[in-house]
Parts: sequence; structure tokens; C-alpha cells
Amino acid sequence: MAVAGNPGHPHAAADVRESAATRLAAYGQRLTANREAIVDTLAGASRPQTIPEILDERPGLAQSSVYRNLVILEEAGIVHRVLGTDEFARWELAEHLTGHHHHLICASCGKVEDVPASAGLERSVAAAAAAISRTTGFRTEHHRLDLVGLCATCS
Amino acid sequence: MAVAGNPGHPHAAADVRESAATRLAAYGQRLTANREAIVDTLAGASRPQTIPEILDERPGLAQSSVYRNLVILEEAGIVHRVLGTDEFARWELAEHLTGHHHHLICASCGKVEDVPASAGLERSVAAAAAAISRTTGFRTEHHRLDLVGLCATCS
DNA sequence: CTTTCTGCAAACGATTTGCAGCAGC
DNA sequence: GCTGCTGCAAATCGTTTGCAGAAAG
Repeated sequence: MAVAGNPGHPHAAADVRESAATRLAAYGQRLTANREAIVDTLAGASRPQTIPEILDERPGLAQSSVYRNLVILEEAGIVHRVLGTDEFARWELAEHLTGHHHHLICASCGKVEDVPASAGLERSVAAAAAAISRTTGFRTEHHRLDLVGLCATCS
Repeated sequence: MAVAGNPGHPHAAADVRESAATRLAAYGQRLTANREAIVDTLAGASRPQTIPEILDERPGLAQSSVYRNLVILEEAGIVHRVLGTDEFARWELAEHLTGHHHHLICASCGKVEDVPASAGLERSVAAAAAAISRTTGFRTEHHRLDLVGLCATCS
């Protein structure tokens, strides 16, 4: 399980591929070369990637294939779409592959970094979610906590 | 200061207008009739509004004016853009007008509801932000905590 | 051979922008 | 008048989709 600030290859490619293949199979899909390339790219990054970043990393891929396969990978529960503050959607591996984490979003340059969740904070969020469910009937499936501010470079 | 779950007219229109006029003036802009209409609409809603919702509420407004004025109101610190899970951006009054709150986002229908922040949870988030700043140099300006799940209607 | 996946190019749709007319000072 | 705001319509751009050929089984 990777932690933010661990650059390079936070997730063992073999494990990720195997998990992706299993989940795709359960969803009636195959782990094709393009899907493997996308998953490998996300596994090799320490932060959510935009489509341009993925295309840049894998010049052989067609843009439409990336979009199409990300939708399938998302439906299969392998990747997750992250919305930041700029116009690009970003994609990361699902949390069962990366471990639960939150995001540092730079209000200036738009970059999104991962940070591991602390146990104490998670307890507080879980307690709040339980209270809200009791009051409103809303059933929380997961949460996202983003800290918005200035990254070390922009400040 | 209003709190989520207070439907109808959570924010006193006069206060909001005055604050908006002041902030616009500080930004070198006027509170025009269109801007007042937008601010009033947001003040009268208990949850972030999409542009189609605003246009629906104020049929006299031109779509481009709404987009343009929301940008100006955002730069002046009066409104805030909220990203949910669907393709529409949503807009709400800035937190100095509404009080700090979080969002319940329905993964099924896309609706976004406000919920007040609890003091204990806020303390945990602040502590986590301080720890992250020490470790990474990221300077948190604010945070957003969204609970994603199924609203009472969709579940 | 049938089904699924791929790449190209065209379509889509939320948002942005150019421009001419109007309102405020 | 001069400046800034508005509305219309056209442009922009991230994303989606139609279709014909390639690859998998």
C-alpha cells in the first residue's frame, strides 16, 4: 500500500494487473493491451493523472481508446475519477489498490497530490457520516476529503 | 448565519446583497441587476445550484450573462463553484455568507445537499492539515469534505 | 467466423468569447 | 461621450460516439 510522496512506482505492477484482470473478468471484460497500459501508467504515478498525461506517457494509445477504457475500468471498479479545480478530469487506481487517501489540490497550478488518511481523522469522518445517516437518511458509500491550498512550489 | 437543512430562504437577502455589493466594489465592480438576481437565487436555495437551475428560476437572464457574472462573483469571493459527480458545475454562496458546511452528493441522481460541519470533525481536519503542512509544505487554505452515497430518494 | 476492441474522424454539449447595442456615470 | 454590462450567436475544447477494420477466441 503506497503512501503519498513515494514517487516512481508506488504499486506493484503485477498485483495491480492481476487484480484488474480479475475484476474485468467479473465484469465480462478482458484485460487488453491498452487497458493494461492505462492501469500500468496509473500504478506508476504517485498522483491522479489527466488524459493528456496518460497519452503523453503512452504515445501509442489513441485518445478515444483511453476515454473508452477508463469508463470500462471505472465501471469494473479498478480506477476512479477525480475532479480537481481545473477543467481536466483526473484518474487514479481505486482505493482497494492504493489504500484510502485524500488529496492536496493546488489552487494555483491545479496539481493533485495524494496523502494517506490518518486513523483519527477517518474515525471522525465515519462518526459524522453515521450521524448524518441517522438524521437525513443519506447512506454514505465513501467520502472524499480534499485540502485546497498552495503546493510547496506555488507558495 | 444559516445552517444546512434550513429550506427555503436560508440567508437574509438584504445581508447578502450588502456583502456582495461591498465585495464587488472592493473588486472594482458594481452590483448590477443581473448579479443581484444571481446572488438572490443562490441565497434562496438550500443547496448548490446548476446554471440550468438558475436560468429556470430567473427566466429573464441570458445564459452567457450567468456564466460571465458567476466568474466575476467568484473572483470577488461571493460565490463558490462546487464540482459533483455529474457533468454540471454547481454554485453556492461563499462560506463567509453561509457558514462552513460539507456536501452530501448522491451518486445516483447527482443532487448535492448541504450539511453543517460538526466542531469535532473540523478539529480533526484542522489537525490533519497542520500535520500535512509540516510534512509536505502544502499550505491548506480550505478543505472540502463530500460524502458520496445514495440520497433518501434514490436508496 | 463471431465478438470484442481499436483508431480515426465527426458529433456533442457545457462553457467561453466576439461583437454590436444599451445603460450607468 | 466614455466605460462597462448585456444578449445573441458563433467558437472552443474536453469528452463521447459512429463506423469500418483488426485482434481475440
